[in-house]
Amino acid sequence: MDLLMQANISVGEQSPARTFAEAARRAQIVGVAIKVVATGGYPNASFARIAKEAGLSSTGIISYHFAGKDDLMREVIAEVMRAATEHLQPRIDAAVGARAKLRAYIHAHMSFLTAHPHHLRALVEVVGNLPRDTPERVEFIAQLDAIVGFHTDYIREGQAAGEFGQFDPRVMVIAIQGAIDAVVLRKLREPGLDVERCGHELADLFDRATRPT
Amino acid sequence: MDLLMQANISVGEQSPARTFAEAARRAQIVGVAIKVVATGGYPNASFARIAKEAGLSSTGIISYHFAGKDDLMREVIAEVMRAATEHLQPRIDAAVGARAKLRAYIHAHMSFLTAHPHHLRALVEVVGNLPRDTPERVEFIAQLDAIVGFHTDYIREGQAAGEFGQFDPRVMVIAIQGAIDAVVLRKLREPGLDVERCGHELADLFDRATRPT
Amino acid sequence: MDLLMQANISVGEQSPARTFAEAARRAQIVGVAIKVVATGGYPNASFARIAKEAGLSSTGIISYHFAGKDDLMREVIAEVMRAATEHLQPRIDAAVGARAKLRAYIHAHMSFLTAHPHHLRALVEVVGNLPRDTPERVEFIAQLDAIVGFHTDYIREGQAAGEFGQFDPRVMVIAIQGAIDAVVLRKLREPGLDVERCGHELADLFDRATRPT
Amino acid sequence: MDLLMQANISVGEQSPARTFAEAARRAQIVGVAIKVVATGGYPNASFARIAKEAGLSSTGIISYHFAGKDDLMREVIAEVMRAATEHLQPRIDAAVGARAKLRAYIHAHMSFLTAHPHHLRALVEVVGNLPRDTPERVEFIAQLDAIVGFHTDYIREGQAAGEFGQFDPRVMVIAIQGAIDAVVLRKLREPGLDVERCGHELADLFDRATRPT
DNA sequence: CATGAATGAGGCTTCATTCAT
DNA sequence: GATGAATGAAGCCTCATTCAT
Repeated sequence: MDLLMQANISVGEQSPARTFAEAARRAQIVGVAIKVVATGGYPNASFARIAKEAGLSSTGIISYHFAGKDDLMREVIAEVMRAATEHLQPRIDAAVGARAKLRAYIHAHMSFLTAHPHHLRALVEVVGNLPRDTPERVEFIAQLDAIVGFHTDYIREGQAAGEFGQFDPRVMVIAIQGAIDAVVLRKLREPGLDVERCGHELADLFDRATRPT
Repeated sequence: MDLLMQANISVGEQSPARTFAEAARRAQIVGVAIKVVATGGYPNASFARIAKEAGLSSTGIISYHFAGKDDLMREVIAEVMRAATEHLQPRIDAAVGARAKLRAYIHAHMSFLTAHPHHLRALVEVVGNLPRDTPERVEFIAQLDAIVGFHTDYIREGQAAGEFGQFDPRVMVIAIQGAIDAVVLRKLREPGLDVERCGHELADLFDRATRPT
Repeated sequence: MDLLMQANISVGEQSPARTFAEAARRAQIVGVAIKVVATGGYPNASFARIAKEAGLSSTGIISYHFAGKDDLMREVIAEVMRAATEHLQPRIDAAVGARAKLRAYIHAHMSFLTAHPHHLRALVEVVGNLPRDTPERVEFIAQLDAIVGFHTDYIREGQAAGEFGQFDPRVMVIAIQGAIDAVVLRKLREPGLDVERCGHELADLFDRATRPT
Repeated sequence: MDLLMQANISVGEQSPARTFAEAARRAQIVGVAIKVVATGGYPNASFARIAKEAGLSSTGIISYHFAGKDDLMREVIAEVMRAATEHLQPRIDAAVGARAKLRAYIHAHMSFLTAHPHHLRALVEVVGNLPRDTPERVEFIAQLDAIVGFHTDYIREGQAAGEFGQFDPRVMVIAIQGAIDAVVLRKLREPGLDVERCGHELADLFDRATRPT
């Protein structure tokens, strides 16, 4: 079971073959971009700011490595997705049973938030500010929906198996993801927030909410 | 009981005395700004776009009526807050008991979303993109936290009265608000979403999650 | 008979209503652009250069008055066309008979070159560097061809009337226009060139070349 | 008799000794540059575009082989001149008498246009966009004028011999070259143009125009 | 020889804001 | 009070060029 990969997430085409040095530069720029977007917001994430934060002498070098701002932001999304999958996958796989997997899903998000404090926030920023009416946006939204759909199916199976009660799986997924995102946002402006405790509380919360009657 | 007003929400200074015509112009511009921000995203909400959408011939008039973009966005927040309070307050007041009030809170948000499709989305956009490290932002964040605090207290009272089970009220509030915001965002890109049904589902969801053991 | 207007030359849509001041600014900028393009070549005709030459403080003002570089260059073409028509038309109309009109056509171009030294050169530059594969270019080329076609018909009539000998009117028109353009280019880098004498020579030249056998 | 070489055409310094491989590279790049300039116009003929068209992986290699863009464009001119001389010379030499040579000159240009569709267009583009006020430009213009002067002398001899009528040889040369260039430009945007027929028409045209009275 | 990463200047455009009218 | 022309900064991007590898 692969929450993200099975939902067929792949942002953009496969990266063409690159030298090691170029890949490193790209990764560096993407990393800085994630940080800048997460902490400064999408509108303030200009090439100039990213270059300064990365210690680059000009914005030209970013344009040299990326086809444009869209391309860079696509890579930001891809990197977050990649890191999220890498982090979430084994933790969810290790859990046995639908209920345990649901708890693991929430806990994994919380530990991911601790491990990569900027990633999820950057994702929300970038996705929320994708230029409208572009094929990229449409495609990406479809992919996000695919995740929701995958998650929905997985809950529905749990319902069929009697592990979960009766409720609309789709709204449940939206609520779970919304609650997680809310913790992400709050953590940003309240660094002292104990995300692990939040994870336990959320896990308990949705455990009760999904319990069979 | 006033969810927002008692949290001492007041954005910016008190409005100075204005003529009726000026107040009308400001209200018109604020209204258009809400729509533009909600549909086009914060980064695209330039004065030029707002002026065009409002049928104004130049951006100068916006600068004339507002001290700056910050001022306009502060007014956007204030207007959304005002409208939200006006909508939510009577509905919550009409409910009897903590559990009923929680359900009413969720349902009221959903009906508010239907009544003012752009307001909540605009709020999320503006708040998420407020310029960092400004006194306005700090103040506003404090006010939002006051809402959470108010809501937390109110749930805590419900717990003391035995209406709710044992859980961290703060995380519960975050989760509720996050779930509501998630529906707001989803409604934006999926206009056919039945928010009323979502409201019922969410109300049931959090009803189960808060039930005494 | 109207060499240009009857060929249905109209570049872009009708200009929308403008204030007097704006029209003056636009005319000023177009005039400077013509001069800069003519003397510096199209690639060097940047907004910065035009602004400096016009005594404007920034390039922003050009973008304020014109939708973009394409728009400005369209106006350059339109202005040259307008001035050329205004200059050529009465001189050609005043001539009686096909042979006299042909001479008048050539002479009128030469005196236009003296009256507006930059116009024709700017036209050649702009037309030669129009971005490829755009509807504007296609449309404009079609219009230029319409002029050639109009001119061709007019020579053909002269042939039918026995005023001209037998030759391909189309190639003749191309040759006449090419010879005129060559004088235009040469005048640019050889300011002392006596264009009036060139006009007489060209008129005699094509008079002999078109004479009935 | 050498129309071009006797006019002392030599663009830039003598080429320093080069290896065979380097000469081949330079020739390849110059060839691609001619094509790019001819089809895309001078302003679009960036190193990046030339490199892409040539299948080179970076623009660095162009800078490596040429001192700069000016140098490359000088080589473009030189190559066109070389090819033109090679094509025109034997054809003009083969003609006997001033009138025949004039016809041959025109015909040779037309067949050159067919043999090397991009060369003449590239020449017009590059020459028209040479950076102003540089010694190279001054020198090159002087060389072009030398061609005109050479041609003028040659016509004057024909006039003295009674083969041509009385007219200003200089304007005649300008007109002939202008007519030829006009066909070059027209061929570019009207690929179906029959240049051979144009050649015959032009030859007849200028034959009549230069006939003794 | 060739590569390709890096640079800094300059391109067009949009932005929020000011100010004379 | 309203207008719209003007400003200067900043946005992204492409350019020719350099240089370490």
